[in-house]
Amino acid sequence: MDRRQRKTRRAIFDAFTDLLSRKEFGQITVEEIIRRADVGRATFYAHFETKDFLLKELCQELFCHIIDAACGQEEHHHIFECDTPAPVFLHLFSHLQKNDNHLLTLLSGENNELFLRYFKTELRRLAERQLPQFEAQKDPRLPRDFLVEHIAATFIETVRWWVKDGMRLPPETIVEYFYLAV
Amino acid sequence: MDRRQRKTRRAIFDAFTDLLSRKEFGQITVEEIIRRADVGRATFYAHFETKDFLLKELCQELFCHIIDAACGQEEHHHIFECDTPAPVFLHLFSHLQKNDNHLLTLLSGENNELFLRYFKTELRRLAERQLPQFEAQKDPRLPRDFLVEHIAATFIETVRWWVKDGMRLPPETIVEYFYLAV
DNA sequence: AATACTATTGAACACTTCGTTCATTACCTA
DNA sequence: TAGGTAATGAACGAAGTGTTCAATAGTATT
Repeated sequence: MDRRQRKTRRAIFDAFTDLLSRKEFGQITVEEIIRRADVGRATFYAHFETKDFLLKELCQELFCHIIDAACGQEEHHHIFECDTPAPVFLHLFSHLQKNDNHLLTLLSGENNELFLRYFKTELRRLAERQLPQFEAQKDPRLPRDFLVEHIAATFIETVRWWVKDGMRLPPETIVEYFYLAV
Repeated sequence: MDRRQRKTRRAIFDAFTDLLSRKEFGQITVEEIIRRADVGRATFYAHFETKDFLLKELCQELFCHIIDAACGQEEHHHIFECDTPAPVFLHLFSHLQKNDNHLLTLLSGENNELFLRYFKTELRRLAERQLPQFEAQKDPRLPRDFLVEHIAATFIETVRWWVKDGMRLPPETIVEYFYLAV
């Protein structure tokens, strides 16, 4: 990829992230984004079809990255993997709190609903992989896909609650709540 | 309230509901609403400040009504009330399925996320009232407000899953899943 | 260093939607 | 029936959208 492309892409992402931490998505205009990114109007549309696509690509980059990171670290502990999926989810909470990629900033802003929705899509894949560990604790009458949905949703809701509370509790406590609830 | 006011309000609500069952909220314009409602532009703005307020008022009307209905029926069974909150939640699922106020139509459309978000606000109040029954089954380490949030969220997620599946399963099965999950 | 290629620019474009105004008309209720 | 209130519709400025295009500047290749 051309260095110019990389630079403008970065500039747009940064400007957008910055705006998202302060304004509602619906209130942000392309005008503002390109002004802050210092990029021509035509350039913006050469990179992203619409504002919605920009959001989508940003989220993909953010959440794919954070989940891969959590899964990667898991491998160091893979002896325990069969006992409990704790490491993965604990690492997820930890990464969220560490404010990688301004995730904490974004999740604390007015648009957290928006991000959490995208986050859930990625989490569903993760829950599916970790399903065996949960199935043992839950009633077998529950359909498989219901359970996957429930795990992903409970994680999201836990994050939402954590964020609303100011993310004061340590990841270790939160992951415990998550396990007690799910 | 003047009959004329009631009539235009109704006409706008109906037109809006109709559109919501077919298009995404963001794609619906005031233009379309007033055309379908057969109401003057100025009239619309005399009733609702913006499109968002219209949505808000519609949701309030819908969900307050359905929850009150479920709670009302509960009183017939209030001998069992101390054992389990099942009647309330079962009635909620039943009302949803009965398509009162086109709720089913709306929940099956592209905007279900939108409605479920509003629905959750009302559910939180309900969960708070029903909390004692849940607290017995759950670990006491979980904070009270975390549990309330978890109950409301699990209900919403259950509905979401139900709807995505085409609402084929009977309310009795769904309420069972809800209890097993929560 | 000369070349061909490709990205960026910025202004201008037509188009859509928004929310407001206001004089006129129609309707309601007491 | 009289006085008050709601609805009307056309017109308005403001703001945003997504596109076009010729000119410019940066990159990669040889």
